[in-house]
Amino acid sequence: MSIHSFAGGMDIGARRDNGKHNAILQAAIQVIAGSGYHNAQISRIAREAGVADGTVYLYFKNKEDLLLSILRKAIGEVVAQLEEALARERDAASKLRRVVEVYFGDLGSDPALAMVTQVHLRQVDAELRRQVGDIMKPFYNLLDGVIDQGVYEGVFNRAVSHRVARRMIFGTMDETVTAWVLTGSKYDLAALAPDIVRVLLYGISAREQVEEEA
Amino acid sequence: MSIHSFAGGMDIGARRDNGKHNAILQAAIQVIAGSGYHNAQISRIAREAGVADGTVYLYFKNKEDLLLSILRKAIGEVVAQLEEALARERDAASKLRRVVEVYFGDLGSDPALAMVTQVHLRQVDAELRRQVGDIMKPFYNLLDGVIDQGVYEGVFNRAVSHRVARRMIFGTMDETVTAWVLTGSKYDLAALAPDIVRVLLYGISAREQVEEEA
Amino acid sequence: MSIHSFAGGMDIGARRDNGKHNAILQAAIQVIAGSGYHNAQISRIAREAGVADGTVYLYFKNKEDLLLSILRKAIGEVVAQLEEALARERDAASKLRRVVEVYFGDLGSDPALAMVTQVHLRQVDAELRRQVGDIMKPFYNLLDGVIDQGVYEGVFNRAVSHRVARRMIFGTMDETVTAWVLTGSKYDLAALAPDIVRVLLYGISAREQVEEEA
Amino acid sequence: MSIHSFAGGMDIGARRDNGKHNAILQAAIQVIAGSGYHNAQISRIAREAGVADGTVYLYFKNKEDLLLSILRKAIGEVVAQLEEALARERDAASKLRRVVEVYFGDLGSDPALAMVTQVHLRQVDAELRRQVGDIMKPFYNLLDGVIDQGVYEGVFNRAVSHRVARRMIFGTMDETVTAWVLTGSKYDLAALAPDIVRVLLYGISAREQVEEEA
DNA sequence: GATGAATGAGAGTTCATTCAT
DNA sequence: AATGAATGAACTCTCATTCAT
Repeated sequence: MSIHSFAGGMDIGARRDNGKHNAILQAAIQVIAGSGYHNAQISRIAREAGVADGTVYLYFKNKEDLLLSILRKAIGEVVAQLEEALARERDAASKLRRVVEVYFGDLGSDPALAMVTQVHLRQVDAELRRQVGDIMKPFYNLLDGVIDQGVYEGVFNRAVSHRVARRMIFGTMDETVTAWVLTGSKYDLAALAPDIVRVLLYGISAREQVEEEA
Repeated sequence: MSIHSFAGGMDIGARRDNGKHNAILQAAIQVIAGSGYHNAQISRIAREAGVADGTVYLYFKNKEDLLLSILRKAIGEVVAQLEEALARERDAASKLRRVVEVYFGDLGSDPALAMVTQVHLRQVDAELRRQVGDIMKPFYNLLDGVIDQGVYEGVFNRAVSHRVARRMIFGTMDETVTAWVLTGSKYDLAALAPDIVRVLLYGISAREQVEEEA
Repeated sequence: MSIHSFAGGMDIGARRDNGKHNAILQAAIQVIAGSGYHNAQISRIAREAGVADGTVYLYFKNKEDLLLSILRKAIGEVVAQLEEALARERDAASKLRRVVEVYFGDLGSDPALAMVTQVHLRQVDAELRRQVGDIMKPFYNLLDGVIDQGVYEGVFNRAVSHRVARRMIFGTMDETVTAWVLTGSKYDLAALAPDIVRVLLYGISAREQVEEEA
Repeated sequence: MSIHSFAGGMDIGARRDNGKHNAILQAAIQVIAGSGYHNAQISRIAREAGVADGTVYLYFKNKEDLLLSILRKAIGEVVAQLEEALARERDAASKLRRVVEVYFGDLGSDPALAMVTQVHLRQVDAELRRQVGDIMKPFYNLLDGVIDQGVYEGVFNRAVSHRVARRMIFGTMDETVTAWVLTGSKYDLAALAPDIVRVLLYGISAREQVEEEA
């Protein structure tokens, strides 16, 4: 997931910036990825970004805001890419495939970011978790749209509730990315996409798969 | 999930116990469930358990060990119950069904424990996470055994790799339990088991369509 | 003002103590007297008292509570001594004389304490000032009692309002002690008492004084 | 107390000014009066004055100098007015009356300024306090002059030392103004002047009684 | 075994001041 | 003269852990 100048964090008005906002964000991703949210001192993030401690607070309200900005940026970009990619696909199955591909592609290209979103972002308390939920909502909505379409088209089983479908899809992707990042992100995450999509669509049972292949 | 005297935690030699080990473990589950790992002070756990602060350290090496003991106990009991339950089932599909039922049944009957394992246990650092992996291993092995058998029996698709299958199964269960606990554990978790099993086996695609393709 | 074990500060229950409460209080008076409230670090107070930083928080809720405890103790002792001393005097003029004598005597025997109450205690913000007012109330009430009696006896001029009388008495004593402490507490404060009392009673005018002396 | 362009603060050589010096001084009085010296950030004072943070340092050496400039200005104007007013009075008693009237009149017409000089100015450390003393000296000298004259004229009691007289006068005025400002400056401060003057001259004793003793 | 008073390291955040523009 | 982005020193309070009793 490439990092362009992104308007996350607090509103900075007409600040000189000089790329400091992004530098701090990148430094935070690296430091948090390496040692976790609770062990990532602001002073280390500042040093890594090449700015003074106080400068961090010119661009982010506090440490929590810095963490949320990372997620906002990451999810924002995934959602933006997905919206573009899904617009080019017709049927729901293809769209589901694209969801997995984009999600794996983005996180798979930035292991440090994946480490933060998959692992360290969970290390937060109730209040923060609520805000994380808000940020994730557009992504969930997008997923729900695909499921809706699939059921409407008749390619997704209407007997499977939204709730269950969404949890299987998100749970499987999440677990796959987390396992990948925790084992050192050594293999190509995106390459797993086809297998994951197939299992989401047909499950692990041999029956239909076999018949399909027949 | 009933709590027997469980030999988790550090090795305390010939200890009298008096149920204090369990009292502390239970108190820790309640306190951590209520306010998170990082806000659960040892002094509050001790007070809740009716012992002095120092006494906690007679039964657990440190706070980290206390947290791991909770997971060890929970997973240990799930695995024990599963081993017993699976022994009574013949085919792999039935065994998979039992896995989901037992997992949901256990965590579903102890929301505080579920809160700790699903949410707060994630709030730990790298070193701790490695140990969490070790504790989960027996559970993963058990899951792998079921998958093996299913493939051998021909009911599970041999084209689906172990890795992918295990991640779908665990990821879906995990996401389902987490969503349940984070929304206040208001509905019956165990009641979701049949739907979850069906989606694990057949995915979200419409069977009819697949059969049409046959 | 001698310092006995005084139950100021937070309620400590059945603590071992070992004089730590008083040691910290004394250290705080010395350190604050020397460098002011805002420059008195807890760590320096702790070092001076021979305890660890954290120990301060076993005996006082926070730095503010520590400051208020000093005032509570000082005013508490002044009031206690005054109640005893005034009980032995009959007429209002004698009582007024005792007030000045005790006030000057107490603060005059502990310059560091005087420095804290007269100078540094003023370095606080609105919320704290309100609490300071509450603590001073018993002293003000005592003063009012003397004025009441004087007016009733006919020795104090009923044309002088309570408000004005109290402010003259307290303002004059306060300014005298402050000037004494700020000039290095070199002379005997208590020795000024007779002159101060005379001026409080008869003012600076020569007229009555002259007639009285006539 | 009307505010003329006053040459307080650091020496800025040939400065253009544009009224910024005064604007900053006024802003500082307002901000400090509202939230105290330690809570009055330079950035807030600058914003209130409509200048940039850095501009403050073109007119004042530092925050301390800004605070002292406020006092210098206030006392300077009081002294100037007093010199003028006292020149028109003949006897010492009338002069004392004018001192109280002018002091109460000036501070009574500018509660924010009174708040700063009476309350927040006390929140400073030793070094600063010494300078405050220097600034107050002309005012004290003026007071001493009046006392001298009164003693010489025979209307002030020569048995009352300068030190005691000055402290009573200043302490009483100070306490009166402070109480007025801390209770919200709701009543007319200047109206208290006659009562205060009477008490300064004749004390709180009942004149009749004194005369009886005569 | 049990206690709980004492310890002390550790970090987020503010804000007066500077200086390049 | 004026700006305001950047600096970085400074400090209170918490809490896991220890150990004398």
